[in-house]
Amino acid sequence: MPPTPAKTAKPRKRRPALPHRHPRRTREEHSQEIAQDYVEIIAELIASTGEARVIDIARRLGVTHVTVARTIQRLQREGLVTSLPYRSIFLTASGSKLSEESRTRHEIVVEFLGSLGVPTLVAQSDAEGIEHHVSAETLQAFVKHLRRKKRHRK
Amino acid sequence: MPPTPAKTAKPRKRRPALPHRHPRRTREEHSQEIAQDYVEIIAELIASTGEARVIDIARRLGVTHVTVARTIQRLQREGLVTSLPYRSIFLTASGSKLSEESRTRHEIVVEFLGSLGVPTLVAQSDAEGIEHHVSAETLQAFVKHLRRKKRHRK
DNA sequence: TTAAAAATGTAGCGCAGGCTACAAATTCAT
DNA sequence: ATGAATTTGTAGCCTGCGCTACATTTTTAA
Repeated sequence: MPPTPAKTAKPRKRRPALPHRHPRRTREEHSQEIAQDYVEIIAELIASTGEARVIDIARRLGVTHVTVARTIQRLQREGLVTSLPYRSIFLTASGSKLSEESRTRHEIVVEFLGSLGVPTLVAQSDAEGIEHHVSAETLQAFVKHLRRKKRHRK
Repeated sequence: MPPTPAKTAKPRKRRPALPHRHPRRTREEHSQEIAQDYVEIIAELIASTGEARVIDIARRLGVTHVTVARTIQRLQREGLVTSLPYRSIFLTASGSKLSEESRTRHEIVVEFLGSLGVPTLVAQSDAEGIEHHVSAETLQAFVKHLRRKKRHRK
């Protein structure tokens, strides 16, 4: 049996314990990206067809209507959209705000990639992934680059 | 009552059915991104400390060792790494290949962002998200931009 | 008007990525 | 060499995002 329990055990040397670059919270980030995609699509649908239906969102995303329905429930919990049974979907104020921010960001990225010579279709496709990962600083750098380009062209 | 049952019901007019921009497979993509992050980190750890331990990967990613252990099991199933109980982790040939591709891609993105004036720390952070979403074409455009820059500087 | 088509809803499954709690093995300082 | 600290493993839980299958409601063409 332990004679001296050593209540205050001294700390031992340990491996350097490299600092992690950033607390990732990958999971949360991913949900947030999906939320942005949804509100962006909902805003587009309302603008172009007058309403946002589950089936249209599903077709846009290439998933089943079931997946969309459940995600809409989550977005509703989070206060981004409103929906009633068998009716189309609407954005709340905060959902609308988020959609506009996403849209702006998206457009900047597309235009920026285009200015580098990336074909439009590719730019649009890549932008959808990239837009969720550009920080404010990087977005600003994109804008500056675009302005430089435009100035030179004149 | 229906006089002519119309066995071969003619197709009805339907809403335009907007084409979806791309079949997303979000789920799969996400797993693939995580796989790339892991092999990249494992390669770095082996290069810098001589071995890749679960605990170090966990600290780098800011998750618990449990999450890492289970992901390592998946990567092993997928043939990217090998591992034995209580031993450190190694990359297979294909894991090693993937890690090098990821590393190259990562470095290009970081350098590219830097060339736009994005601060190094921000560039590194953003690159980790962005690198998974740049297509071959866009990456090529980044490289060309870097070459242009360097040429002008001389 | 009404029956078929389309859209929506609901139940339930699988997988991946998080976690806590606890057990077992390994490492390391004394 | 031994006991404590560290690391690894395992069990079990939650949530999110996919899916199929089937029920219900709404829409629409005849």
